[in-house]
Amino acid sequence: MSTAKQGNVLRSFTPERHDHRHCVSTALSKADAACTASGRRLTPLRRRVLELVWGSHTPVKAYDLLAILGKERHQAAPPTVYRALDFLQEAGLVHRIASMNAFVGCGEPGVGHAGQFLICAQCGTVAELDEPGLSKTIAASAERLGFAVVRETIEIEGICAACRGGKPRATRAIK
Amino acid sequence: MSTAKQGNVLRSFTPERHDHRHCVSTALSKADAACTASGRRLTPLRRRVLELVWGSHTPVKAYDLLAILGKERHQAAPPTVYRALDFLQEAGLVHRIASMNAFVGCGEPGVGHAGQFLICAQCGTVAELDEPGLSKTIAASAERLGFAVVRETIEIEGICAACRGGKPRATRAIK
DNA sequence: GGCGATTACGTTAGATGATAACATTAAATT
DNA sequence: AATTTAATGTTATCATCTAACGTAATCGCC
Repeated sequence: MSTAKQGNVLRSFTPERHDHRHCVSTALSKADAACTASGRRLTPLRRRVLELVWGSHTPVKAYDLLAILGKERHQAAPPTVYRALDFLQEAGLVHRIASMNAFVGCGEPGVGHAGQFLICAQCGTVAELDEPGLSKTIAASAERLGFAVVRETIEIEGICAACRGGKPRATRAIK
Repeated sequence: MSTAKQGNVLRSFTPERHDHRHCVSTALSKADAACTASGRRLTPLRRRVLELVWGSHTPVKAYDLLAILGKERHQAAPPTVYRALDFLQEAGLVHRIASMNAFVGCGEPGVGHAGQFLICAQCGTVAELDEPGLSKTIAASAERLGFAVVRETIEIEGICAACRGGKPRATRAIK
C-alpha cells in the first residue's frame, strides 16, 4: 500500500466553544495582507462584507448580507453585495458553495487550492479541504477521456462529528 | 502500487455523429422499467420532461423546458416543470448540475452512484463518471473528521477532447 | 362499480438569486 | 489640478425556485 499523502484541512468544523471574533479578525488580517501583496483594494465595503461572511459559522446568502448592509448604510442594492462578493472570490478570500447558493470565508487565502467542502446538513457548518489525492484522482479520470480540467467543484454533504455525537450544535439557521 | 480499479463512464461525451433519438428512446425505456420496478408513476408529463431533458446534448434549464411545455400544453407554469424534475431526480433518472442550475439525464438509472460530472465549458456537453476511487478518497478524508457522507456533488469544469482537438462542436447554446 | 384516500397537476402569487446599464463618486496617475 | 480608472450608487429587470391552495386523476378497498 502506498503511503498516501494526507491532505490539509483548510477550514475545520469549528469547536463548539471558541472565540469566533478571533477567527474573524485573523481572517481580516490575512485578507489585508493578501490584498496588499497582490495590489488589490480591500475597500471598507468589501472588508465589511468579508467580515460578515466570516461572522457566520455557516455559509451566508447574498440577500442576508444585503439585509445587514441595508441597515448599516441605508443604501444597499443587490449589485452592492454581489460586486463585493465577486471581488472577494476573485481575490480568493471567499468561496461560493454552488449547491447552496451561499458563501464562506476561505480558510487559506493565497494558497492555490481547489474548492473541496464538507457540508453538514444538520448544522450547516462547512469544512474546507485540500486533498491533492482527490484532485489527482480526478485528473487521472479526466485524462483518460482527454478532458482538460479547469475548475473543480466538490461539495460533500453529510453529518459532521458534532451532530453525530449526540451534541448537535445550533441548527442550520443563520439569521 | 495497488491496482487501482478504473471507474466507469456512465454517460460519455457523445460522438459527433450518432443517432441521438436512439439514446433518448433507450433512456425512456430504461426509465419505464425502473419506475415499474420501484412502483413509481412515470406519468405522460414526467415522461415528456425526461424526453426533453434527454433530447438535449447539454444540460437543460428548467425554463427552457417550461417554454417548450408551454407551447405543447397551453398550460404550464414553473411548478409543472419543477415538480416533474423533482420526481425524476428522486427516481434517479436525472441529475441536477448545481454549478449550472441545469439538468441532465442519468446514464445509468437504478445503479447507486454518486454524481460525478465532467462539464465542457466550450460545448456544454457533460460526461458522467462513477469512480469508486474518488468516493473512496473522499470517504477517507471525511472519516478522519468524523464526517458521515450523504451525498457527493462533484462537478469538474474543463475542455473536452473534441473541443481541444480542433474540431469543436456546436457551441454551448441549447436553445 | 362506487367511494374514500392519495397522488398528481393546475393556478396564482411571491420569495430568492443574480445581472445589465448607466450615473456618480472616489482614488490613482500624470 | 486635470485626466483617467476603479468603485459604488441606482434603477430596472431577468432568472430560478417555492408556497399555498384548488381541482382532477388514480389507487386501494369493499
